Amino acid sequence: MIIRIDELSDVPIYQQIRNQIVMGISSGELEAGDQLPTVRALALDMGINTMTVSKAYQLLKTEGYIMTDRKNGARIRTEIEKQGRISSGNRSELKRIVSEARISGVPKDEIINLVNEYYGG
Amino acid sequence: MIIRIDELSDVPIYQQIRNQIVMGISSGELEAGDQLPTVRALALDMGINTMTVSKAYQLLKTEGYIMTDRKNGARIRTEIEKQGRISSGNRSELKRIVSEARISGVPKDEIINLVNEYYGG
DNA sequence: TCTTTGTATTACTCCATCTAATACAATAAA
DNA sequence: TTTATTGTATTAGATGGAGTAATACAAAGA
Repeated sequence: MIIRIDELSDVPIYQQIRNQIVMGISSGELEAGDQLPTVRALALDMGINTMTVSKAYQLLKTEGYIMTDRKNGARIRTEIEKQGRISSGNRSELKRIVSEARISGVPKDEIINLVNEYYGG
Repeated sequence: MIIRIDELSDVPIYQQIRNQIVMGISSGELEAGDQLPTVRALALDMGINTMTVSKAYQLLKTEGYIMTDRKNGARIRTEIEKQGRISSGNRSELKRIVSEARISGVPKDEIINLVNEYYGG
């Protein structure tokens, strides 16, 4: 899986890595049991520090998306906990995004089409 | 209009103010020409610094949502520019939110219902 | 003249992010 | 056993954004 970092973004690097892996899981590009690159390999590949990648992996581990095992590296978890609900933070963000889109004249259907595209199925 | 700040949020205060005003415009709670509280009044009311509120107003002004006039204060703009498209940053955020919801087992319809609710109409 | 408006300026503290250099424990491979 | 590779902990430093604080300014209404 290819991970791209936007240097201009104000989103922290470790967060960008985390987000792309989460989106990879959602899209099916990453499946349960899949091996992730080592922290050193990914850091070298992206020209960033080892600890930055480690921080992304720690976050993913805390959230239950991956499991790390010394010497086995990091892999996508087989049983990812399903809360079944959208976090309050994501609700706020969604409301903000929809509001901005509405004000700038984006039709509702266009937003819903995006949701369908990103959700898949 | 009541503005509430979440102390625990990692979203900057000036950004939270900006977001709530934007959402107020979208929902219709704030209409074109409406007067916003003065920077000093809002700062005093929320127990924060004057410059923090000013920073929020500057951001809203730059984005074209409000207009500020010395001695007249800040008001919602009458003609807000309609780009007609969703910014790339908001697209990325939307994709992340939808992905996280999907993984945690939230049905697609539930997301779409939220979009309908936030968009209105 | 006095007051109120947004805003500019300067200085300071605080904290998150990122980098850097090491080191450690665990484990597969040689 | 030895070696190499894994994630991770530690410590230190640099950088920048966020927020506060005190002050001052220009504009305009009362």
